[in-house]
Amino acid sequence: MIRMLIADDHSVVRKGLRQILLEGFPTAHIDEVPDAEEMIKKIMQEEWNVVISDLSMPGRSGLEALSQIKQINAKLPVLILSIHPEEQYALRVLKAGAAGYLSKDMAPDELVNAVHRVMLGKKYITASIAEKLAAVLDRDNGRSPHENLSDREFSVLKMLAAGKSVSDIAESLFLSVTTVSTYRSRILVKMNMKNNADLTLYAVENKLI
Amino acid sequence: MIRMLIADDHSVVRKGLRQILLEGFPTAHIDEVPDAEEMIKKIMQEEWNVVISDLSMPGRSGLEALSQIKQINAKLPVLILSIHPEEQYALRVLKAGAAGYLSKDMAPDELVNAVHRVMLGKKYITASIAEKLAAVLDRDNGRSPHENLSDREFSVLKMLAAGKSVSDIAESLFLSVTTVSTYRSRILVKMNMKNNADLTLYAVENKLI
DNA sequence: TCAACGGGTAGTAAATATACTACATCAACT
DNA sequence: AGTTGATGTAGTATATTTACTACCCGTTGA
Repeated sequence: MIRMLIADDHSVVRKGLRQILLEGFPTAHIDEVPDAEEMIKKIMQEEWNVVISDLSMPGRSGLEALSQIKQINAKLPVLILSIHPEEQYALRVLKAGAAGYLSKDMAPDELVNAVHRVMLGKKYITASIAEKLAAVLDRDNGRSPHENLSDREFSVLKMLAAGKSVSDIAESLFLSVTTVSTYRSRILVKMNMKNNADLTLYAVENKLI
Repeated sequence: MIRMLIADDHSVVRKGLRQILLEGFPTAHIDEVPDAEEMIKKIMQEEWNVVISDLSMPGRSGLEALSQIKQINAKLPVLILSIHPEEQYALRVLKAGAAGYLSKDMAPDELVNAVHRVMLGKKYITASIAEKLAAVLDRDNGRSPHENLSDREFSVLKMLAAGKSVSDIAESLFLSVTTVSTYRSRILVKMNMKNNADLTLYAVENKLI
């Protein structure tokens, strides 16, 4: 019996996914969880054939959860869904060990297809994403996301993304404005972004704020 | 026969909503559309008892679509769903004539409940939202969202939200930097926001970028 | 042990953004 | 016709941010 685990914080989405999956796999056993904690718990307790997980869930980001999953069971295929069609995230997600990356705005068939493929141990990436990935990889050779920011940098990132100014942050951290500005530059470099709006977008996607 | 129209750009969400609604209203006729254009078209062509619509859809914002619906059929109850629990939007949405505002992160029963109420011509707002609304109304007496920005202001809003700097914008619109800065100030006042991050967040929610 | 590196901290100078203020149009009232 | 209010535009002076550069310290690896 095929066992599938769905993780998404929106019950509507979970229902929708279940429905689509049941149409493609009528005999599958499907279980749902609303957040990353529960997902990790289920994965530790039971055996699964595939996990379909949202990228942005409350608390831990989907990305962090993903690497935890890989520690628990490196062979378990995890399909990541995201509301963002952005390929930038696809890259990070795949690097973190996902078996595939899909926009939530996909056709139902595509999901079923993707699940089939990843259960065979293959990767699933849409052609358009693959193309963009190649381009991104070219000039952005293995950049890493917020995980390898330093603590200081990470807290500045969150404040910046929340709309605080460099001076506000300096004040609340008891640092010089220029220091905070330096952190900001390093963040921008490390995350390969251009401005605060990018950071905000990233933070929203990863539920950092 | 009860006729319900679902509008959401994600097929997964549509599936989920349909599923939930069918459990609550087994005999209902349910139709789905993926964007605001289609929604308006359907509403003009056929009779509906209730519309369940996403707030953020490609193209026109859900808010704009809502006021159009109200022009076509002022009595048709429209339930607005949003990924944001933010009450700020609830206010705008309700002012624009929605019959109710729900986070997508609700319990299925709550949706069924809400649909029941709005079909009776009543409004549906959760207690927590109602409470926040009162507080917001108090200090933010009927602020209006991006609809009443001028054309210039609106285009500047979009560019700011996309992360362009004031000077970039000035250059691409052939205006003085200070002029663009003035627009920015007016936008901030009109939308009752504090900084560019707020604008970015708003633009993401309304799929302006 | 020494060099290199990552990370925390800041200063200076230059670039940018912002707050105010101003003024001209135009549409809408009265 | 005159007043008001919204909009488009911009200047001046001030405040903030940024780009560079630099330095210290602790860890790591040769």
